[in-house]
Amino acid sequence: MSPARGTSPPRDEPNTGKPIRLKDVAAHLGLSPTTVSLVMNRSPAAKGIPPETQERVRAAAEELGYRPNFIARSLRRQRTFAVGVLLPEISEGYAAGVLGGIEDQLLQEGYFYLVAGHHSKPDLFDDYLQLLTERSVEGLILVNTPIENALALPAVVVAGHRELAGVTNVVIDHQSAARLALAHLAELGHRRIAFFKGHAHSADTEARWRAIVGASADLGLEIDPRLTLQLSGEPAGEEFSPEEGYREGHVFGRKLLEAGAPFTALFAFNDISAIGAMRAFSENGLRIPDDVSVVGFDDILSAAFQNPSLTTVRQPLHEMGRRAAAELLHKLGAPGEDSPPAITIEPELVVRDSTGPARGGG
Amino acid sequence: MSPARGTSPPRDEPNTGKPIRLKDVAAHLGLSPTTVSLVMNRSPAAKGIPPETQERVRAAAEELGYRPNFIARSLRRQRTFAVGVLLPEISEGYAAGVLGGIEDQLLQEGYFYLVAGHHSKPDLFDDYLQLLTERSVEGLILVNTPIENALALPAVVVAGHRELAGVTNVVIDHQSAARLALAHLAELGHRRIAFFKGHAHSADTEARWRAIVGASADLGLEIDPRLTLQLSGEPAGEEFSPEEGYREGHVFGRKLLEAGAPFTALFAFNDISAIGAMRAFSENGLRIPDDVSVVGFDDILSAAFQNPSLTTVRQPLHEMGRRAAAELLHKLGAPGEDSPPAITIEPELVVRDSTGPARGGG
DNA sequence: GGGTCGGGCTAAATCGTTTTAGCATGCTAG
DNA sequence: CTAGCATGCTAAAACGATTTAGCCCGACCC
Repeated sequence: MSPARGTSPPRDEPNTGKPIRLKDVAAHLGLSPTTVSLVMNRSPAAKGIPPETQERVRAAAEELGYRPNFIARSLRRQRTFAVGVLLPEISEGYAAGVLGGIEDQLLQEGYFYLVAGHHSKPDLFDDYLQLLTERSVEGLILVNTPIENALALPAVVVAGHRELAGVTNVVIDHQSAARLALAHLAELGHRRIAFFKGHAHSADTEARWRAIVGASADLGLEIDPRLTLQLSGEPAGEEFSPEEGYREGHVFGRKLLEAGAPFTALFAFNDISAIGAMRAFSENGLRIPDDVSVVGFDDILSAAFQNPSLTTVRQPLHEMGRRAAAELLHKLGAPGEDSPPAITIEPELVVRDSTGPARGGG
Repeated sequence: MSPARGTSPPRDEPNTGKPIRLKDVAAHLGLSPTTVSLVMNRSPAAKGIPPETQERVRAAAEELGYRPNFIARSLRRQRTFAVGVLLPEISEGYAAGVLGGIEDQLLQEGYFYLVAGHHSKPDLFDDYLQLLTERSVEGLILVNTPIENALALPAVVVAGHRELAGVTNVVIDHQSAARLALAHLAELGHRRIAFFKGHAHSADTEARWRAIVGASADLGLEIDPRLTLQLSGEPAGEEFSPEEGYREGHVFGRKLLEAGAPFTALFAFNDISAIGAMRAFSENGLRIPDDVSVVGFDDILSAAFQNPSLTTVRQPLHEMGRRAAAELLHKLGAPGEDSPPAITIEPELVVRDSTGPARGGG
């Protein structure tokens, strides 16, 4: 006949029909809602309430299985502890990787997030921005989402293109990426290296190419224009499907062979095009890495499963997401304080079997 | 001097400092909040309000950029138009694929969703369930999340193991999958087919194997126990990393070759193990598909990029997510009405280059 | 001319919290 | 004896909507 061990609930105490309200707990104790609220929130104003009452309140809350209603609380406090995430397509590898990091960080800090995938349709950007704002998210993370207008909320951008006042960009350190890949190849004795450049409209293309030019100079490598081909695919499946990127890598791999200029290595713009090129090389009787070494970019899952497995520059997507979320939470915690315009992330070289000593040289 | 064209907003009308409340619109019009609310919601009770007033209200709302506060509305209506999604890890391919479908469907219907990745730690299941419930989600979708206790909310499970009262399982039609793969191989003349079975603890293993046995019988194929190996990896990266699955496929591919029983085809448990096995076969001088045909399962991104590209049974993840979400919304719309215990999804055979006519026969 | 009806609206309660302002009560100090 | 002050609480006003139950007024009926 103890109060909580009634007849209906089959397992533990909670989940007994309708949820318990603050008011219920108060009534149960013969106290006012105010008191219960004060105690439950460990409000500083609760210092006037004697410890034994506090204990009584907490015990009752526990016993009744009281769970504060987040909605009511949000309304009153004007805080939702939720952020919005805008990305092209959640099931695509790049966005999913970043989102994983975002999630880890947010959940750890007691936040949740609402996601909307706009499939790269610019008119949906604003619609979803509206919807998220209506739902009172406190901030935004944009992944691979080029936005025009200034944003009404604190925001962090991952793989963003433009520079927007007040928003922080999380970007990969292209300098470092180029240096890692080229130093690795140079060390293996490669001097004649072919390159795939990214699509002209992609922001990464520009920065990465500058970094490659810089790193080449530092390492005493010359870049042969006949060996640099510009892809038309996007780095992260923004406009083109992976299949198309692969096909393009395949075609461009063949083009390289036909270009007439000898080369012993290829630094592709991404893994997909690298894999396509590897296929073209194999089909033409070249062996990897004996005849040609290939370096990719991204480290997608497939990279490890190729034959030979692909050496590549890994974008630490998870960490990028994590950092983006951390920075956003920081902004939320310290409004007004101006935040860094960019956070650069160090890439990592993953050496596998597609790179080896340059043919005939060292 | 028109009212909405003030000085500060640089672009359009909205976004002018503090958001507009219902009350503001009412005051602006000299009407009561009730009237405005009735009109804005096209409530049946608004029939008593003359069209011209309605028009006036809507015009004012538009002009002032009024956006109803979702939180307040949720509190009052006891509806959040949000569902919770529980999954092991959002960045993993299977879950991300399903989530893509879930999202499409939910956004289309005006819902949002909150995701939590529990990394397969059972103690987190309940924590996150609590958190989601506290946030007043209206229903749940569990992806690859084995749950013990009954759930307090309407739920749909994708790739779920147990049968739970009242929850709908979205499952792949294993019968159909086995028939597609085996009929394809049989048609190519294969009679001696090797199999990878899944991990013993996985629910899919059991059902799929039964389906394979059935389909084999129907097609007059005999199953040689020496050619069926049981993997220890999970189907969807639940406990083991893809790298381990790949490695295991590699090892088991070798084992098959050593088993001494001849075979001309392999039907693997998933793409990862199929890819590992393909590698083992190549390393042993076997050519695919000339000497051995290989069929995978799932159609992960890598499948298309293999050399040769992998024939596989595609799990339509996106559609599974979509159906799961649709079913959940249906449950929400028609409470009480009992719902199907299972929704079976038809798989699709994707024929690529890893399967061809059986060696020496047809 | 009083009652009824319907058209066009509104007052007020409500959802479940948080938070500000203050009310009793009893003790102490002057 | 009373002002002052802790101590331990509470009443009531938010937060921004939705919704129930009417109110007021003019027209119509008999």
